[in-house]
Amino acid sequence: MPVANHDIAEIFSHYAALLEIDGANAFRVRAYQNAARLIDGYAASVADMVRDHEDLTELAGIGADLAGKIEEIVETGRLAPLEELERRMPSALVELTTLPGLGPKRVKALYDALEVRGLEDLERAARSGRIRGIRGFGQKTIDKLLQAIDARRDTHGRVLWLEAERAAEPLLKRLRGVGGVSAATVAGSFRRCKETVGDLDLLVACSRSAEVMERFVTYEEVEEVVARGTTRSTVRLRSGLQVDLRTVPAASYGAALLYFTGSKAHNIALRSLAAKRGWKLSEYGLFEGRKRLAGRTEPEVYRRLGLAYIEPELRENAGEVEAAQAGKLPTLVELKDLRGDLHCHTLATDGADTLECMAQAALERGYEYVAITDHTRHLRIANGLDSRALSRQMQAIDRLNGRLGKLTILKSAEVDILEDGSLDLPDGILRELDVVVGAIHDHFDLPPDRQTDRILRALDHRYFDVLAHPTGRLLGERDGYAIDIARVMRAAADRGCFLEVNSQSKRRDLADAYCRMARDARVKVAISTDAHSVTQLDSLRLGVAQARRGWLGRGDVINTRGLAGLRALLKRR
DNA sequence: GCCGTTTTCGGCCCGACTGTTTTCAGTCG
Repeated sequence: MPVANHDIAEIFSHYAALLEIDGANAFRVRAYQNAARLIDGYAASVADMVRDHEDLTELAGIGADLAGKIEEIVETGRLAPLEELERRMPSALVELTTLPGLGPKRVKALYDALEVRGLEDLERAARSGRIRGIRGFGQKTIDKLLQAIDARRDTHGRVLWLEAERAAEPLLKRLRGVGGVSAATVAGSFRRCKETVGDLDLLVACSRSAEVMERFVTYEEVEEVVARGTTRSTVRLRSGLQVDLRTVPAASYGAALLYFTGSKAHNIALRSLAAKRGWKLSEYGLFEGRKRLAGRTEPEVYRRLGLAYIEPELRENAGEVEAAQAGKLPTLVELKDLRGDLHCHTLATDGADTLECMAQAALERGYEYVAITDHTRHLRIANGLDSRALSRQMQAIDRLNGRLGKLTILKSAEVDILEDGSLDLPDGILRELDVVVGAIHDHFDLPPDRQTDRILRALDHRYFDVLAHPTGRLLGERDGYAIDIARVMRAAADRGCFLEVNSQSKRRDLADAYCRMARDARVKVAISTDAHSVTQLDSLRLGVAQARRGWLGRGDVINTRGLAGLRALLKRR
């Protein structure tokens, strides 16, 4: 198993954090951070590139030194300078910098003065009063640190995107009700549709900021007002979620939205671009001296910088700025492009609604088709169907089809991929299905080679169409099973199979970087909900967001095709 | 540590807020 891009990225990222605490040059630190992000999101395997003697310095931000360090990591799995640094600076210090209010400088000061190495050390030192003596630490700072440690115990930082949306909506509604507010929205990683959100960044365009701030800090869910200013405030909600609010005049709204949407790296890239022309870009606008060149809307700012408009989902400084300069941005898939859903369950197994209800709901959403993909017999816990039960469901589908206007219910199943890679139902019945979706539900801990071989054998099956939740990850709960994703992609491309982009909030599986990898490998995806109830059919937008983060366009997604076009792509013609 | 159509050295994004300050460093986004 070669060293994964993610592993290299983690090492660089960790090294950057330790260097920063050590007081290294900030731009040197940034160079490692940039490299980490580049490699983490890079489609091709960097380890393969090293093996093939490709010139890594061709990559933006990778020079001779970093190229050498990448080779070292690929070849040894380690980075000697990091290990050397770790002898002086305990690794656990990095975690301390993730506490709000504690940055690299203060962590270093605590370590130097009191040998504080981790959360427990910090708490002890704070409670004992020893921190008081250190320059720069007053009682208020210490109180906030203790609070932050408590909060850390309660939440584990990030929340799923869907939970963030639930927290944001009532708050936005409240702020929109204030007089003089012309716009209110959530920016930040939420707007970029990342899988999880660390905090909410609200942006309000208004003429009377004081009133907006007052409404904000008096919201009933606010547990604590962390900071309060005239244009910017921060609160912590009872749920533990931190919310930042920034107010701007309407003339700056676009520039502010751009700025607060980030990512930070994207902002830096844009500001550098502005600086090259002698301009200055801030949240107040794009300026030449005192003259405002743009700022009211985002498209205006991009246009003035000579860039095509960049969708929020792409703003990670992962090649989108260069693509926008060259006019080579992809046209991203949109929710309205989707013509149907290829993964959902009914009461027959572990769904909550009947076949009729699910079909009716699909019809109401204007779909041309919906695939009913109940589990198969191996998944006993979900009451998986055997051939006979599935046959009965197929007959029920036959009776329903034709009575539902333009909607066609596709006969399908989420077939278990068994430990040896064979499928859980005999060919006789698989042949009768319109589409075969396959998935792994057990033996998550096979060694990478065996797990990969297991999937490859399933893809080899003559009737296999779509690999559901391809890596099996559950955000915040477990990583995906260990597989060689590049091999899986190559195999899927060879065999005319497709990968699912699972829309469930907790799955978002494929990951964004893997969506992009699929595009490069010329593997098409199905954006599906895996809905276990009628309401979950609406999670399709999360799958779309995920695909957009992975640079996918309409053509990359099989269920943007009409029914005839879809059938033409599947193995049964 | 990276980078270069003014540069191979000297730059590298910009501003708000807090707390502990006698004028500003640290943190955050």
